[in-house]
Amino acid sequence: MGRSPCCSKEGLKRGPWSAREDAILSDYILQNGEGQWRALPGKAGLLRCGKSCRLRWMNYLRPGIKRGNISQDEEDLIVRLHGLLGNRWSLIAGRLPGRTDNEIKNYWNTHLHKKLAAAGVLPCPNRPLPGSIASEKKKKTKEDKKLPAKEEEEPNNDAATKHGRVDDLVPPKTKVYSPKPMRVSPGFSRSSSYDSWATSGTSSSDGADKAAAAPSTAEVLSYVWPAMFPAGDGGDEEGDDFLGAGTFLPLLHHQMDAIAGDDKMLDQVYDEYLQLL
DNA sequence: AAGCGCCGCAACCGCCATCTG
DNA sequence: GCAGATGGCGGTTGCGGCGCT
Repeated sequence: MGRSPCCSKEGLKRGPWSAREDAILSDYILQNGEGQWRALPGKAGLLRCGKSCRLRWMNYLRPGIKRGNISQDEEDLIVRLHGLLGNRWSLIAGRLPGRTDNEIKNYWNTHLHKKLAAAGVLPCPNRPLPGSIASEKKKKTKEDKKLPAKEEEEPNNDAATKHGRVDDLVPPKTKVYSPKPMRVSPGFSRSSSYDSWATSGTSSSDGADKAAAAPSTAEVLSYVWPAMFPAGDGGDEEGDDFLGAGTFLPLLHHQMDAIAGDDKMLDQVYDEYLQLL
C-alpha cells in the first residue's frame, strides 16, 4: 500500500482472520477483558498487530454485533444522523445498537451514497465526494497508479492540469460537505463510549435543564458550522458559498425538514447532539 | 466457458486525542 | 510540562464474489 506500517509487523500475519484466530481472540478477551491491545497478541498467542485484534473484536467478535440486513428504520436513522453529524461514524454507530462504525461507513459509502445521489439529495451530485464512492475511487486509483509517485503527491492543481485529468482539479482532501470529523470527547473519558455516556443519566432525564440553557439551533449550527450558518442569518443567505450554498443548504434543509417531520426524533437527536458539544 | 469489470466489505493505514510516568 | 505509549477514529485499499458480455 505504499505506506509504512504504524507499528512493527515483522512476522505478523495479515489479511482475513481464520476461525481459529477468532476463537483465540474471543477466548482471551472473554477471560481477560478488553484493553492492552498491543500486548494482547503476545499474551494470547496471536501473530497479529494489536490494532488488528482490536478491530476484529470491535467489528465482528464482540457480543451483540448485528451483521447485515440493515432495516429501513436503521437506514433512515443513519441518513438523518449523517445529516447532523457528518462522517462521524462512531457517533452514528452509537445510536444503532449492534452496529459498528465500520459497517455503517461501508453501508453509507456503498448503498446510501448511491441511493441519495440518485435521489439528488447529496451535496454536489456532479462532484464526487472525496474518497466516498468506491467505483469512482477505484477508477481514479487505477489511473493514479499509472502516474509516477512524485507527481501523485503534487499538492496543487497544476499537475492534474498537465495530465489533463479534470477530476483532479477538485482538491482531493476537501471535506466541505460535512463538519470535519473531530473528537468530541473533552467532556467525557475515553473509556466511556458514547452509548454509555448518553444513557448514563445525563441524557434526557435532566435534559430539560440543559435545554433551558441551550442555545438555539441556529446558534449551535453557526458555532459548529460557521461557514454554512453565519450567526444571525438563519442560514438562508447564500453569502458564504464555500461549497455552493445552492447545493448544500437545500440538502441540509431537506434533511432537517425530514427530521422535523418527526419532532420527537429531531428533539432526541438534537438534544444528544447538544450534549456532545 | 472464459474474460472482464464492477461492487461490497473486511482489513489496514496514518493521524490525533488522551493517558501515563 | 514533556515525551512516549495507547486507544480510537475516519479514510483508504485490496480481494473475492458476482454479473455481464
